[in-house]
Amino acid sequence: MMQLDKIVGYHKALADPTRVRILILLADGELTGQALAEKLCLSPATVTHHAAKLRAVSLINERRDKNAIFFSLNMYFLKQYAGAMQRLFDRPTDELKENEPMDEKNERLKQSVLRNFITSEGRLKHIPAQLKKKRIVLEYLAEQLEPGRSYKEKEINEFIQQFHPDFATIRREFIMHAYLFREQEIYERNPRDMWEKWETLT
Amino acid sequence: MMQLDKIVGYHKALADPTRVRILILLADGELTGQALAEKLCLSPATVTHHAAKLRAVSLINERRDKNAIFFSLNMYFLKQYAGAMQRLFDRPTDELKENEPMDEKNERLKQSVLRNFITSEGRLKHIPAQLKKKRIVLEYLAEQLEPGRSYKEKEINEFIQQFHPDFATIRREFIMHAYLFREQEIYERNPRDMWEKWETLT
DNA sequence: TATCTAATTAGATAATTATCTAAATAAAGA
DNA sequence: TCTTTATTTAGATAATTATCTAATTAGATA
Repeated sequence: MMQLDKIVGYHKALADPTRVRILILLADGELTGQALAEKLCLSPATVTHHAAKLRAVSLINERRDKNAIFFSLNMYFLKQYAGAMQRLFDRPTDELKENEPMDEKNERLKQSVLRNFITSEGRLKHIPAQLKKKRIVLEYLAEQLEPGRSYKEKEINEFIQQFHPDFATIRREFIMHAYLFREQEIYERNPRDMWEKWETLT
Repeated sequence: MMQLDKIVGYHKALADPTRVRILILLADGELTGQALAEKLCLSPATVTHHAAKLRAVSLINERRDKNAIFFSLNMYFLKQYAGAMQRLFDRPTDELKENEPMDEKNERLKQSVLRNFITSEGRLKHIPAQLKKKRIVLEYLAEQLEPGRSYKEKEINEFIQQFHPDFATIRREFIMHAYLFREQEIYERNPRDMWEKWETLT
């Protein structure tokens, strides 16, 4: 029942008009609790209440300046959640349906791409131009990062250089294709699927 | 307050573990109310209650057969909602922050990209490699599809060929970047925003 | 230290809602 | 028409929760 709670928790956070309005306001830039309370015509206590719920699912960040706290939208998690939802119910009917089972087909493509682009020493020859193949390679590399761990930019560069000298390009590809997430100066591996499949939990 | 209610309503529908479990069960195929009640260890009345909420936001369909009603997942709306959420908060604050107002900057980039990649006859020279530019081009093309209309694959191919001969690649890019949505054999343009901008409603 | 401002916590209230049981419909089949 | 099966409606209850006021904590400044 693990991931179920996560899914429900996220939707609960957005299942209240006041909280959605807070996110809408924050989309234009950070605001203090005070400012939010005014704009929403609510007491500061109520804002705190909602902030706690949004924070619990990582939809907002906050920073302190003097004795005011500035809240800001965490776009990253919002997109993660929404993207995960889009994929959640993707079942058999995934890409174009072929005669052959899709999983096998993808698996064979994956193996073939990795054989072609990774040397026997485990280094990357170059990034595939074709998006599907590029994704396979990026995912393969990203899987070798520890999930949940934060990396400094320097560490990410070193990690990538194990595979290829052009760390700048590959780092950018990681970000663009959402295998890596950057917040401030810190990088983190993106969970492959924010809430995984549910075979075990219906 | 129009779209706010819609956003909140959708999230409320998914903000309950029982309802999410119903969707999960339905992802494997349609089920009767009875069958759902059994699998969830709930009374039929409770299933009816939840079905009403899911139906209200179009997340399920139903059909009658004899005196049983079969519920099924409406994947289309689920993806629509999730896709709309992903884009909802895309605002000025997009990529790196600059000194200059973002709207102007984006607008100029957009114009420049379109000038560079679209010929005077309105055809596409090639798809930009850089993600940001690619998005601009894909969005520009997608905007020329009628929102809400369903297209057969053949029609999509013909549409794309107005701009570029390699319809297969571009069609795939459309899907991958969520400008186009595919259900079975039918394609549809993704609404730019299922719930539009909120200028009027904060 | 005393004071000011902003945020949080505690506690109370009112509204919402998930669930049940029991009664009512609806459609099929005897 | 009577019975059976599936769903819905009505009504009740218990849990959750959005909001407020009042009191407290945290940090900054005089």
